[in-house]
Amino acid sequence: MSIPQIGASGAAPLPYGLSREELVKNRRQSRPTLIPRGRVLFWEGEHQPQKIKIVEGVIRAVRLLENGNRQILAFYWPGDVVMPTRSSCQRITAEAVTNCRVQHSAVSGICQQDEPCGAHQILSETLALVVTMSQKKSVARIADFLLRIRNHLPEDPRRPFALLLLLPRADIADHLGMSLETVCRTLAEFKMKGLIDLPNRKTIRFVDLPGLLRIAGD
Amino acid sequence: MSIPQIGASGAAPLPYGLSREELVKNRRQSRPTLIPRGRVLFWEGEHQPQKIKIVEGVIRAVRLLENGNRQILAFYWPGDVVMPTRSSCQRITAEAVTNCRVQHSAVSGICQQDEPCGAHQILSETLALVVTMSQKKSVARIADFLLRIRNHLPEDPRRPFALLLLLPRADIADHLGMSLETVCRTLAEFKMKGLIDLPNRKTIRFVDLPGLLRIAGD
DNA sequence: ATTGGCCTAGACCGAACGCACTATTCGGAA
DNA sequence: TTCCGAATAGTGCGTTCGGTCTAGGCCAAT
Repeated sequence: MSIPQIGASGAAPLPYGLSREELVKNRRQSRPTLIPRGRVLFWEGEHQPQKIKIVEGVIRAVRLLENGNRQILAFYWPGDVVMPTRSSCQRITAEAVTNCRVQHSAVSGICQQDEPCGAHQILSETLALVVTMSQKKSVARIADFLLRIRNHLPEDPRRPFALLLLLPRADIADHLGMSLETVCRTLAEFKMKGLIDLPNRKTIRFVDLPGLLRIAGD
Repeated sequence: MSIPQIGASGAAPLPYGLSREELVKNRRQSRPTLIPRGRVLFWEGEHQPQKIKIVEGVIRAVRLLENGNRQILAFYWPGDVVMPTRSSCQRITAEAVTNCRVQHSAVSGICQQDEPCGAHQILSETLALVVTMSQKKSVARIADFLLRIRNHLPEDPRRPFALLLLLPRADIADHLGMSLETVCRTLAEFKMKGLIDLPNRKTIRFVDLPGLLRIAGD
């Protein structure tokens, strides 16, 4: 779900011509900010002039719907950088899935040659999502998703070889376009088949990667 | 499915510094080109430096998959302008659904402030698609789709109040993420309920717009 | 200990798929 | 034009997937 290839490097080079005030402000902003779980970083349609680097935690890019439902378009993980977009093109809301530490920093401009804007970032995710949703059954979707988030999950300090599954089931469901129950059922099925282990709700251990890969293939 | 608000105006202002040869070439390119049904305008990953204005016919933006399946992300209609993108970000293939007349013309640059690039264009479509696919049942999806394409369909010269449905059933299915059979069945159901009339395969008459709207609502 | 959020499980049921087959239309050749 | 084969469209039927509903369990925070 992440876009490691886009702007995943460190802070932006400072644009020339900033006043001292701006430089100070910039420096201050480059210190990590704490975001509590559930807090909105920016709203759909709102201008978000800076890029946001995630140091710790998970952010979700979400589309809120009239009927109260939502579609989660992407998750952003530590190391990912959420790029800004023109407000007229800001089509997503960003919320903290967990408590987060993030770094805001300035960009030299919206959508430069070397720094594609948030639209490219979210497009990449969304295209993959459309294809997955229209082509794969829910079992394959979940297997695929688990494999994709695997590299981003932190280790469980208390259980060797186990990872902390930071996302609640509802978020997985709202991302993959299925019901919470289907997510549960499928995870239980995977556990039964020995593909994964779920010592508890928040912990996952990947047991049979090739098996998952095969299921994810279709 | 179209993006009338983006760059739907005429030809681009000519960039300065073109040689006479280039000017001539440019002028020639601004004459309509004929594209036969099924022909590819540009491939995924291929750099497409010019914008393409559709004069007549329908273009589909498609993502080809390994297994031979495809996902149609958007249709472009007369008056729409397909904007270029950096080749690294060119994530779609464009094909002619019907015979087409198009006009190529230069743009001053990729993704300017006043001319968002193709990424924004396709993102807008794709976001709507994801939401539709994950939230609505197939009946609602088709009703919604019919209403959306209605304004773009040309009139049937032989039947009053009837429009030419230029898209084959398979294209509708591959766009909305359902099987060809479901499209057929649903259209038949709409006809039976008096929502639309289908004098023949290629012709549609919208009979009960409020009814369709209600179904599309969900 | 109690509450509330989140997760699990099973029963039930309708929507959509896939297959098999038929019908219609299109487009090129005679 | 007329014919024919291929492509496209339509339909009936059984099956399976996944949503909804319900009831209950686990666990952390109060």
